[in-house]
Amino acid sequence: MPELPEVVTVVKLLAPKIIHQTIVKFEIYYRKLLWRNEVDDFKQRVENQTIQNIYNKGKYIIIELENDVIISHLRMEGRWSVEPQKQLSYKENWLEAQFIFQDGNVLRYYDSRKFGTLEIVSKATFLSGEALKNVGPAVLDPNLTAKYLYDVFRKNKRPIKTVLLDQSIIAGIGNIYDNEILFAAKINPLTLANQISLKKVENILKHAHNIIEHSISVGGTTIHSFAPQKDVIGGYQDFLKVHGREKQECYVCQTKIEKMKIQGRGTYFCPFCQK
DNA sequence: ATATAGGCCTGACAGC
DNA sequence: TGCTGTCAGGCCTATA
Repeated sequence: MPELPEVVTVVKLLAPKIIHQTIVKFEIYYRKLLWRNEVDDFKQRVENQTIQNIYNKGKYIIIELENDVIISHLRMEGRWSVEPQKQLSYKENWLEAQFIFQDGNVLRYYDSRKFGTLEIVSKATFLSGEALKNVGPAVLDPNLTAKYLYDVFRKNKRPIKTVLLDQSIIAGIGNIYDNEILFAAKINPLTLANQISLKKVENILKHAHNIIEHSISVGGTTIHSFAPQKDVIGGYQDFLKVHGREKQECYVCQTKIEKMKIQGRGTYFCPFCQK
């Protein structure tokens, strides 16, 4: 599911429901959700802690407790939900973990594909940067300048499509927005990163900002399954220009949109607009 | 150091 | 109605 706009949407919806809530009990139903922590350790560290804040860095969701920080990644299908104990928003066999609050509501994590991960680290470790050391500046981070990107691209011989997906260079772009950004910037996805001029990098960044901001403003993109919460969907799927539009006409030049695989990812582009 | 393939999982959908 | 194969918003690891 989620790329930056979807993660931001989830965080916005979750924030008022979980900040200042105290976790009285933690229960887990899918051991591998905690890929780096022991269950007992995780449980002991979250119980009786109050949630202080929630925000995101790229596609990662950061939930701050008093002493520790929970790092959540939804991967393809992860979903968070705050709900009454007796009411499950999604299928019971998707439920992987739950945090029971003092007020009786429950913060639940569901994942139909079981790809998502949860990790807890101390605040000191988190502040050291160790936990997210492979996560670069986020798309909308003011530190992400065209000059920085240009310098990274110059040393990179991979296709631009692949480089934009590299979270250590830019955090937050996934396959959908990668396709959309390259279409907007009129750049062929196979173009090698080191062949792109500074002017074109500026253009890519400008379109990345526009597209990501627009998508955030309408609550992200819902295709396949993304839902920020039960019965709520995003709105950006109505604005997609190439993603998922194989064999349909380009809105700009009427050429048929094509699909190819780059590094195993479905890549949609207009062969005329993106030469 | 870098590029690719495989793996993690399930659900939806197309084609037979 | 199945059954089989393919594909899917991501990322990590092992191998070449």
